[in-house]
Amino acid sequence: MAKPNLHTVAAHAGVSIATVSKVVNGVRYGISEATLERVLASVSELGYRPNRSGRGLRTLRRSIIGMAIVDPSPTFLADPFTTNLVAGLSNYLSDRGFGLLLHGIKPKQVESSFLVKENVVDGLCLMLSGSAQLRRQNTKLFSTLSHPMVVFQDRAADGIPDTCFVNQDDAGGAKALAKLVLARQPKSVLIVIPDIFWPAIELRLEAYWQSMKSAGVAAKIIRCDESDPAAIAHAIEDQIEKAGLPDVIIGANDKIAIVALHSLEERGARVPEDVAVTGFNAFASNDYAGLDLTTARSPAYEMGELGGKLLLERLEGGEFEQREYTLPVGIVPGATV
Amino acid sequence: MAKPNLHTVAAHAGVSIATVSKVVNGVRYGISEATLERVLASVSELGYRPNRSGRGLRTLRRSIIGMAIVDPSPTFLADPFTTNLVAGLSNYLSDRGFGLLLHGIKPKQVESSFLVKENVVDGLCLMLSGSAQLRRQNTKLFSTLSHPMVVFQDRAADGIPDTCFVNQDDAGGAKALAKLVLARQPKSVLIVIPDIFWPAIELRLEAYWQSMKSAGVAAKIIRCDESDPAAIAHAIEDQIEKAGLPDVIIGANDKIAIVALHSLEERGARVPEDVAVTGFNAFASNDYAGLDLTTARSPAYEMGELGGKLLLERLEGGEFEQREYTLPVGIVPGATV
DNA sequence: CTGAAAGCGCTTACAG
DNA sequence: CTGAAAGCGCTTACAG
Repeated sequence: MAKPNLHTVAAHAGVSIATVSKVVNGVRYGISEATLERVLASVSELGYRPNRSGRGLRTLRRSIIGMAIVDPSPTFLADPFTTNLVAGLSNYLSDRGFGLLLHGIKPKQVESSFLVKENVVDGLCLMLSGSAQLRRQNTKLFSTLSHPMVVFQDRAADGIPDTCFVNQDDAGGAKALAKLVLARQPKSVLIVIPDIFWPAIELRLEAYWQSMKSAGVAAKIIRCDESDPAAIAHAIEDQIEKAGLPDVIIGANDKIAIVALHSLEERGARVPEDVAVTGFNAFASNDYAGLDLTTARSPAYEMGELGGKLLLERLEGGEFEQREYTLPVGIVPGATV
Repeated sequence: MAKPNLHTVAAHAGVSIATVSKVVNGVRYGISEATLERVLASVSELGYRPNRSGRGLRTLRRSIIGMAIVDPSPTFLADPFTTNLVAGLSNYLSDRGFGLLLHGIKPKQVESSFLVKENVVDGLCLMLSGSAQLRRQNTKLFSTLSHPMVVFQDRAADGIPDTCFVNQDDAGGAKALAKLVLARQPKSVLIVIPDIFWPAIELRLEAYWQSMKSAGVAAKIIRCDESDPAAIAHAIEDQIEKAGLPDVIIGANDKIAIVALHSLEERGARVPEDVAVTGFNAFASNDYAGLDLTTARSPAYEMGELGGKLLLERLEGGEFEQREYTLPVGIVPGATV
């Protein structure tokens, strides 16, 4: 038996489809009590569920937001930052009857994505990886689609209309961690960053660098392939061989910090007595590993919620009120500083 | 300027909307070369993108698959098993022009979800948490929607039409781990499971229990709140105080195994010389923690892909070919057995 | 309080 | 090779 539609229900209840439509949409004025009840009974008896394509076509609204995650890896959801952000966004939208269309796209395949080629969503969220140039290029491409857009974790740029940027305060978090570290009056600081430059990493690095500089502390920066734990360990141990144990190791993120912690343990260096260690963007699995890392907690979930809120308000109001939002990053005190 | 539609393009190219529709949909027979080029030029010049609501209404297909994750937690995406499965599903669908509508739902709010109340998707994927009874109830509810369904990680049940179950071989994985462990000829085995009974945990437990039984090895089972690392540690240490160090600790999952590893380290017990340890459902962050846990690797990504494949084939073919699929679980040898 | 009618953007069987 | 026309399921301004 085919799915019931407005006509089926109308026939069953002995009213017009207009009346059924009103009842289904909760329009309660200008409907008699008797009609209301009869229609409601038919809806329930037939198991009628409004078809969103019909409504969408009529209203030119689909109640769907697209989330494009541009990432070379097929496991584009692996990062806890991403999953928390997506969860916040999805929950915010779901609570308001909006769906989230999730789409991981390889950087080179953006143009052939159905999100780009077809008109499927009311608004778009963007999270991009890759070089600044590639990110800018893809952001531009998406912006030609004339959908309202929210871009996460990227610097606000001109020439991208109807778009709002939502970031976490990486600089602020790094500054706060630097302050904690500097209270120990270190002589030497080792900063370990990934060899791929994310804008967030750039902001953290700059904040660390400035903080160390104004405190007159010598800071050394090294890079490593953060996707490979062995490569991180190798980079750190190399540097220690060359220059000796630093007073502080600042990891650009938790992955790096955790590897540093293990390297230090193997050397028999005490943390934080001999060497203090910090990370960035805490995630819960640290707890299971028995680590009590001093780090910064990302407001990823809240960023997702905010992105959803901004997009829905934009859809209501016709324009974004602000061009950029920056959410505070909390410090997780831990026991490694 | 409003978004171009078929009429805009048709007027611009000087043809009918039927012709534009054919060109846009790649119908190449019965179209002259000259017309084809003219239409393509207009499409590109005007930046035309077909509106899916229109097509969806006409074809009664939306090219959208819903993924409902029923979970009490707002961070319903936190588990690596879930994210890998969703990534596999999403990628499979995206590559075929289908969108994935992601929806985390609290167990009590299933009925008010728009995925239930409205007709939005062509097919449904389900991942459920909670008691067997609650899961069965929600599966039933979704099955009344008369969408083809794929249910992940739940036992196939009767009375649920047009539904296919996709599972990983938890029993097989557990059996293989048990075999590894039994090669050490242990005298006593401690099995640590979560106090909430997932069907997967149940299957693993049964396989462990049977394996130990037929080998004549004494096995003790204890439960703990696996969402709290301290609670896991407490449960394990309690048991060790009471009954002494076992020869093997089998964690029902990696979280538990990792906590066990740390407890043993604090006691100065050597792994695997004094105590062997196994987990289940490996995830990559173990590598960063410097652990080399003996565990089983879940085919979560492949399960997602398979679910997408089954659903798309079902949409083509009219029915599922098989009622249930079970994907093999790989063993990660590690260094803790 | 109720319903007839127009129309959202599209596809497709059919006539020419 | 091309296009007129019907109709997918719905909402809404309007007439009664």
